[in-house]
Amino acid sequence: MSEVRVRIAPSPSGNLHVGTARTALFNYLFAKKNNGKFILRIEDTDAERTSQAYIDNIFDSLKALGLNWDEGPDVGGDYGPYTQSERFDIYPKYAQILLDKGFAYECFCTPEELEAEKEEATKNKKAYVYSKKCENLTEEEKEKLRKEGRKPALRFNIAKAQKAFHDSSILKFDDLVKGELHMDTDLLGDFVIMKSNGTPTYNFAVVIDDMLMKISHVIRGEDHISNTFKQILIFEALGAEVPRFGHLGMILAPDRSKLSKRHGATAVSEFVEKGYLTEALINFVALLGWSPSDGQEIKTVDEIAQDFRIGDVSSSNSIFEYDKLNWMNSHYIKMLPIEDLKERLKPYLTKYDLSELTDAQYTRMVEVTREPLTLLSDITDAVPYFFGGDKVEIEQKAQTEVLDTEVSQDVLKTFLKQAQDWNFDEETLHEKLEAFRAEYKEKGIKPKVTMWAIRAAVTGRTCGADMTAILAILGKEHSLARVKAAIK
RNA sequence: GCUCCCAUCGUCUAGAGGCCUAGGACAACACCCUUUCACGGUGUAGACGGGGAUUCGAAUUCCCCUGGGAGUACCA
Repeated sequence: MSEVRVRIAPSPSGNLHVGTARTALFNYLFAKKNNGKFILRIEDTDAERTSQAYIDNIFDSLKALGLNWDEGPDVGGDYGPYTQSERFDIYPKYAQILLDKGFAYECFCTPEELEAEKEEATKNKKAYVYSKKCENLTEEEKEKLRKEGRKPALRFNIAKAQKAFHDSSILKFDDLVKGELHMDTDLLGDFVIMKSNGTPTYNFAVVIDDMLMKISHVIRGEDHISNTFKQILIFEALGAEVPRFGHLGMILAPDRSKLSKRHGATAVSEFVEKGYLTEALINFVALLGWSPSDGQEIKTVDEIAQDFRIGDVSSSNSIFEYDKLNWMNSHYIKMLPIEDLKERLKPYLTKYDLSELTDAQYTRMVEVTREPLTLLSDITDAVPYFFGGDKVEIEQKAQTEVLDTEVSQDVLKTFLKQAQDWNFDEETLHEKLEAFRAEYKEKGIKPKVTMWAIRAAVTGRTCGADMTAILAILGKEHSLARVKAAIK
């Protein structure tokens, strides 16, 4: 086999979708595993829907996921340009070749005529196939139409290509993930390869680019299967080597419909904004259709690449469920090096004045609050009581259920008295608090009730991080001021 | 409508004729740990869509049905 060259070819008509990210991942993994090249190509032939912001988003998202490309619009390569709109001058050349070889013909049909054909087909419950009305127009007829001001589109002659390279109308190919796939090309219909405005259609541009960029394997979603048959025929008509194809099942929403806005986030960047780690996202998405041979699901992209075989990928659709992604995200949050986590959490702490804490205090705060986080953004509501000095906002529940009780008041008074003499380092606090709880336990007060009183007074809440650590981070002065304020 | 693809616990999956009284992960539930919430630990429950066929033997092969998904553009 010659060099493995795969590509991801997103259309910048939206932010990078998780589905596209997964396709990109599988291409990347395949390239890695086979010492090949991973190429990024931007398919922006539809100027209407394209925007620079989307292009930037695609670049940024792919990079954030760690899916770095070897050739692409920004890094260049030997087969550029890698943006289709910059390649418009090369498509007509190949269209002309097909025209000369008789594999394409000019079509002067108007949208209205085409529409009528379609309606007729629907009425007769037949599959719509272009009538080939324009296949055999004479030069005079074409000239006449041209004089009327009609601009022709170019259609690919399916039957002619099929007959030239295959025995029957059935076209087959061996799919990398699904095995043999087949299609009766008589049902395909002569499709447009060059629009009347002179720009190529998707199916044509893709083939020309894949051919010129020497793409060896095309790995994409199964929504492209019917395109593949058309594309194979174009490759053959051009006398080009046909790449191998592999079609992945789709990612579906929990209701089994296409994953869309109404299901929540769809773009990688939206997941990131919500507080998902790209490491977790990419790991999760890898498990949609692929599973590790050693059963170890938490893996980096490079580790997955070692174990990856395209033939092992599941050919069925899979549903994008948040449960596992959330679990994985919290797992990654727990595993992240503390310095790294401290940085990544900062965007979600902007409502607080971080300068109130020393770096050591901030570190400790993150250490003791990271456990229950599912999303990075969960940190926002997990830490308000570390800020504000002597003052803390008391939640309703903490007031009525804890602070208003007699036991709590008693605990707080005793605590205030005793703690005056304590050193507020964690080690001391740990010992003293243990003794303190024991003291109350003797009186029949459960340890957790004792701690609840202190927690409610100091944090204004009924639950939160380890109490010893909180007191140490806050320091004696702030802690006791809060306790004092809670005593009636 | 037509064409194509797919089908194991709720979800992601392991399983390539006997190793399967179907394994794992997430979620659920129970218990344990515990200064709260969590984390963690230990368990429980939970699936081969249906019907035929082949075979000594089928989750695994074949056919039909059903269900789901996709395509059907001068969009990509």
